[in-house]
Amino acid sequence: MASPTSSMAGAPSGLTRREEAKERRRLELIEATVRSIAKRGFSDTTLADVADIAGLSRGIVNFYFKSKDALFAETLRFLADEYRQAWRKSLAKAGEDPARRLRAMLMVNFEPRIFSRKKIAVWYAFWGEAKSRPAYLAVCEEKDREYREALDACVAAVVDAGKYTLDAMAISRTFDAVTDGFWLDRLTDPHCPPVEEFAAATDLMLSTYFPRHFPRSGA
Amino acid sequence: MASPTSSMAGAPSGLTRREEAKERRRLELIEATVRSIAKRGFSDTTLADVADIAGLSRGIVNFYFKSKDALFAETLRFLADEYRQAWRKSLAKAGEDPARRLRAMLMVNFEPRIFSRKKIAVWYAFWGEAKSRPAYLAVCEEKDREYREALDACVAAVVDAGKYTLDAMAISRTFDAVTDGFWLDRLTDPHCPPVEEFAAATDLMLSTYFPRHFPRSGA
Amino acid sequence: MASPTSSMAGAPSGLTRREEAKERRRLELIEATVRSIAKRGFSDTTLADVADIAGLSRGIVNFYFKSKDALFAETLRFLADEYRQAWRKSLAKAGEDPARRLRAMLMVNFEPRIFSRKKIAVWYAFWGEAKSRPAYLAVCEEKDREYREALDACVAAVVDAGKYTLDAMAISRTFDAVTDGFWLDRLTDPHCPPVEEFAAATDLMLSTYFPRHFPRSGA
Amino acid sequence: MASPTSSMAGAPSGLTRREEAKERRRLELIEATVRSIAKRGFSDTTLADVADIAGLSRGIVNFYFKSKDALFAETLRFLADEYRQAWRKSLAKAGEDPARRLRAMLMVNFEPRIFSRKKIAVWYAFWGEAKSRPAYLAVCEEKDREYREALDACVAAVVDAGKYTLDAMAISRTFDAVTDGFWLDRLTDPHCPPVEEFAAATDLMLSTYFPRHFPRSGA
DNA sequence: GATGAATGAGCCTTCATTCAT
DNA sequence: GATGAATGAAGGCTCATTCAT
Repeated sequence: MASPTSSMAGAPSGLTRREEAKERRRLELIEATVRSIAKRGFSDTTLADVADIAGLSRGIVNFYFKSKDALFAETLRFLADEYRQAWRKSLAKAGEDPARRLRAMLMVNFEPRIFSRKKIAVWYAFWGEAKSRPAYLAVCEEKDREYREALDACVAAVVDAGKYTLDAMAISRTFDAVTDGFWLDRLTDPHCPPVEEFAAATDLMLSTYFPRHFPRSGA
Repeated sequence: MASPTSSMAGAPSGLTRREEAKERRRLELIEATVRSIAKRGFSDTTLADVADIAGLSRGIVNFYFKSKDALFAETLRFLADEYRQAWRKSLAKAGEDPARRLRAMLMVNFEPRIFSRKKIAVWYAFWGEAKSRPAYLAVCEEKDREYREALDACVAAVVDAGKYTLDAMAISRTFDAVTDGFWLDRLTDPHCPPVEEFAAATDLMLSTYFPRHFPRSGA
Repeated sequence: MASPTSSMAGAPSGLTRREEAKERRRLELIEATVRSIAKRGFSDTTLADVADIAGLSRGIVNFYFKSKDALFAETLRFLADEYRQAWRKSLAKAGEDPARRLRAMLMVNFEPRIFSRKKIAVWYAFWGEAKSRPAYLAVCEEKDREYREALDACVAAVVDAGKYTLDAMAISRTFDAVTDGFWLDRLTDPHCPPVEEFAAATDLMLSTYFPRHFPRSGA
Repeated sequence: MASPTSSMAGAPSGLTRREEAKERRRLELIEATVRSIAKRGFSDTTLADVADIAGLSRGIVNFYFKSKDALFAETLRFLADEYRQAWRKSLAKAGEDPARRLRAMLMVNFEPRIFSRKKIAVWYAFWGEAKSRPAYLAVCEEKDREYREALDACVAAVVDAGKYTLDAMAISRTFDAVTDGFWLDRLTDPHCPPVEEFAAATDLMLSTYFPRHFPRSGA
């Protein structure tokens, strides 16, 4: 899970320590929620499960969250934030080279913290419910939109730089779809190969679409 | 929904008419289940909803299905059957040409009966729950496996025929992932483009991986 | 409790019998609610209590009433209806004589079905909660208003007939208050005298205010 | 609310200041309880509400009172004490004249501190619950009994003094009932007239029962 | 075959009470 | 003294399932 943003190192003790403890508890409960959804599924996750996994008492969730639905919404938002931070960081590390930036945007989806069966299970659980719950849908859409916009820009940059005569938008949509599909493999395929194969398939795809920017590793 | 495949055309009369009526009712209830899951989501679908949508009485589902879970499992199987029939038929129509067969396997995912928001919602609802329900998982896996095996064969045939020096398995995996990802777009993207764009992106992908077998339409 | 208004004597059997049974159950539950409130008070009455008293299962109330609050509201309305019917009937029986009509309006409050400790307890329970529950308040107000209007008319008729130089409205308000106060005695006074004394005090009050119309019994 | 009767004016300092502070807090909480019951009703009043209204922390009530029930019981006792003090003081001011004393006993019920909608709401809230809670019932009964005994004496004194041939007890009961009924009007009647009309109706009642001791104001 | 009344298990939520700080 | 985090019991409500009609 993301580091709990250690709030204000040198803050005055009294209140802050309590607030820190409270924030830590909230994260514990969100973490327990992720675990429970991954284990029992969305509709079989009860607040009692969450409390048990967190090792706390039954009434605890309604003390920290307004309702079960609020807990779920915040759990989803936590995952969305984590995802956004991951690709932003990855992008920053890639520097200015268009090809490296594009690859960074795709490969982030295979980082251990992201490409975890547990978390993917939660994502799919929410996608399954999102259609009927506007609050979830909004978070999912926002996460997708932001990522897609950044991905669009990266693809366009490579297309421009390489003077490829290709529809950048169509390619961006395709790349985005591939990563979502790989997540689904990871979730449902019992013979799912190790992460390296997904990365290799992604590299193959890049070198197929943009051979001058991504020379074939084997060649 | 798929036509109710009037079970057993030339069966002995007496009982059969009853059995046919029974089968029709079952399909009505499965249809209602699809509608309800698409509308309210998996965890908010009650048997009362299903009965209401089907215009039948409350206790009816437990009369035709052993339990709620059995109804859901059969609904899932219905969708899986429909999907399998669709790609088999599409493959049959494509004849013997490897390129046409491969394209047929991909394009079936955009047929109206398959690429329907309602049904995709149900697929994702089940994927979201599958991890914790072996019965669902088994059906999903079987559907995926059969399709993947057929797709693998098609990709391999094209690779062979074209003497491409490419990893056929990786490509098949990638193609499969793309279609799943496009389904997710269809489900969650509010600005989702018309189906033609997905087909076009697929054609672009084919012509990029296998330029000699799928010449660029614009060229 | 009021007779269950045997719905439509010669109605076609089928549905009506079910509806009758349903109506009977509703009345049983309202009756049980009255008993429970009288026994344990308003805030200690649970749906489990009501179900137990009715000798039915725990989930029954939410099958017949939308919510606990709805059950309480309908219980209150039942009492209000019963009260209205009682004084209207009493008034009808009194004929045209103003004095008899006025006495009828007051004495109805001491009829066994009305002056029952159980029911008075329920009235006071609702009055105690009414201020914060508009739905209850509305019913209480309506019941009071209707009765008061009828009582006002009766007092005014006697004042007119007797050419008393008295403020009819003030007297009506006073008479109404006395009966409410007697109800409270009945509820809270452990040494509460038998109902005849309340009736006697009421007769004394009538003969004091309107000596020519209500000659002293003892004189 | 009644002034907090600064307990023990000339008590030894040390501990006493603490005790005074403690007593003040208790009164603040009782005051907050009255407000909350008047606002939300008996069954919707939580200790959190009381603490919020008092502007104190959540756990405070169980610090000053043994339990929620104890807080309620002491609140009720506070009101009962206030009421007793009011009529005793009123009686003392009335001197020796029987008629003045009787009128004082009745009119005290319309003093602003007593005839307050907020406090009447609380009285009725407790009456509504009293039947099932012996602790409340005891306080209510005691308050009623004391008042009634004093009222009985006053009525008897006037009857004696005036040689009226009337049943003093019946009249006393009637008078007591009227004031309770007027309280209920005050609580529930949305078109409730100003307090003067209640006082006027009471005066009319007195002059009707005891014309020689309470000559008609208009005459 | 079909209905819908009835059941009861299970869940979310509230809240009085306790207790470490 | 005072706070508010934490607990756990209990109640309202939903809903899958059963069964008499």
